[in-house]
Amino acid sequence: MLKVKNTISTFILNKNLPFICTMKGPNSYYISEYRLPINEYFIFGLSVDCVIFGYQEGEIKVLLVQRSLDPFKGQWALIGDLVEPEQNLSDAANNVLEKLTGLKEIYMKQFFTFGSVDRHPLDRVVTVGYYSLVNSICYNPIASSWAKSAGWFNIKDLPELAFDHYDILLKGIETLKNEVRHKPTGFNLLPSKFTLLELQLLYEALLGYKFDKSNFRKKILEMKILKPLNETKKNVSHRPAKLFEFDVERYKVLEVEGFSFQL
Amino acid sequence: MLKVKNTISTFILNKNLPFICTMKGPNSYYISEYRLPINEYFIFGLSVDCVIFGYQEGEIKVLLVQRSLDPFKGQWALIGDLVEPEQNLSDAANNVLEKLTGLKEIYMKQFFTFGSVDRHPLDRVVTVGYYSLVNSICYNPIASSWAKSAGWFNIKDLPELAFDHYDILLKGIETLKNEVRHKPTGFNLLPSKFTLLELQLLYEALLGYKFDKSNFRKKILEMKILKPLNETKKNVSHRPAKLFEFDVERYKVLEVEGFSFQL
DNA sequence: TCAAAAGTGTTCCGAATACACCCATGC
DNA sequence: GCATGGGTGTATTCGGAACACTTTTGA
Repeated sequence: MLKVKNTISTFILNKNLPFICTMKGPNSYYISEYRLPINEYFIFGLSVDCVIFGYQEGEIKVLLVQRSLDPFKGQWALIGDLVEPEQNLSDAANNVLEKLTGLKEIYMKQFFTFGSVDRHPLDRVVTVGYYSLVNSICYNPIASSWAKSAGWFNIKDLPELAFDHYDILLKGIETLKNEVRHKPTGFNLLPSKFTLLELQLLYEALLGYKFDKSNFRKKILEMKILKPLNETKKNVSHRPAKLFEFDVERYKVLEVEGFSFQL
Repeated sequence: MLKVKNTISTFILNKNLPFICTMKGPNSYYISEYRLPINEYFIFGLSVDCVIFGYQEGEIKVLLVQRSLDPFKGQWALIGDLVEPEQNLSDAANNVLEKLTGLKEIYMKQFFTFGSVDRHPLDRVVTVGYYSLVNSICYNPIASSWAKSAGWFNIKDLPELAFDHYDILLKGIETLKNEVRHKPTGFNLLPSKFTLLELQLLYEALLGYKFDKSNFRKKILEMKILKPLNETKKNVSHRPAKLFEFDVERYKVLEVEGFSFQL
């Protein structure tokens, strides 16, 4: 008799009894070595999928990959991967991002878990959706073994996507739009030094409406969460704009004091 | 040779080769009948946990159960259950709620998925957190086979909880507080007919600060999402208050027109 | 000198705040 | 009558919207 310990169950293999394992029973999460017909055994696949947002030329973009394997071979999809047995969900998501882009320590947020029985054509796979915000200017996609190619797509002009990735993407966009109005996380889409107009244009792209220049400046500067730098934009054919940095420390202090970001 | 189809993998049992299954390989989600050492095989447990919110005597309460089984036997915990192989996540959550309370078609919201490797002492169990808002006045807890007893606890005075349920609960409360300011879902905690003061007191309990009576009324009535009824409170030793109902249809229309609830 | 964007100032309006006051009911 | 909560009115303040204007740079 051969005993196998895995992460949720204990299996016993035996020539006579095909399968005995701990599993969910009628009265308990765990019944020790409950015998069951082999075809009643079930497991789930667990994966993470990442919506990677970027900002280029005034447009919000998302990074997609072309699948190199079935199912949906050749189609565009979000990048994702199965979660390892000893891996936390956020680590799995970070790994996916790093493998594809080479970027570490990027802002990431879990936004929803998708688990429809039929969302995967082959099996039951539950996937946890994360989105990340990258300053895509300093990013060079790495040819991954999973995918033929990767590319940035304007969120207003998306190709057909594999699985239920379109739904995942929509939910991610919705959550991002909501988050960005109440938390200063949208800044992650800009380079660390930016001008006020750049910030304004970013927010206009994110939220889908225009701000008055004067009022936007007034409001954001009054928050005192931007650190003015002694630098300006170079080589522009007009008055060069001052550069600013997001002041994380200051924001943390203000947050504790009860300040809440709002745009 | 015995072939077993389950939800994510195909297993082949064989006297010589202990285990062959499809699983994640270096280049793909799915490699057919990839041979691997038996102890490298892994699966996850997937569950849902429900934070059931109620409102009684001006306090926000949460429904907890006392575990009747190990691990954490005897300790208070959120109510939850493993997800069935052919069951959607939201259905699993609704079933859990119905089994415990007998209530159907209750407002529910998925708020976060908890998947730390060590969150469960026995195995790897990933759990999807849902919260529901019930009008607890018309609720009578059903003795469940899982739990010795159930009880409502003020969210400001919680017992020690099993697993990471305290973290789950905190995240649920945080998400609820945030949601309730931007969507009129908090109404689900009240009976269908309520007075303006009852609504105000609910919001004060939810958000943790006071409103000015006059201003609160003005604001909520100007939204035109409450339907005034030709009824009043009975048997009160003061001027009886008018009863109102939340006007779902009206809200839907306003929402499409761009109205956004804000308190 | 002109184009283009940076950056400032000012008026106007509506919404939020604070607070005062009257109303209906049971005891 | 009076305690209690229901319900209304109003003056003041504050922040946002709209818009006009000046400044600084490169070409």
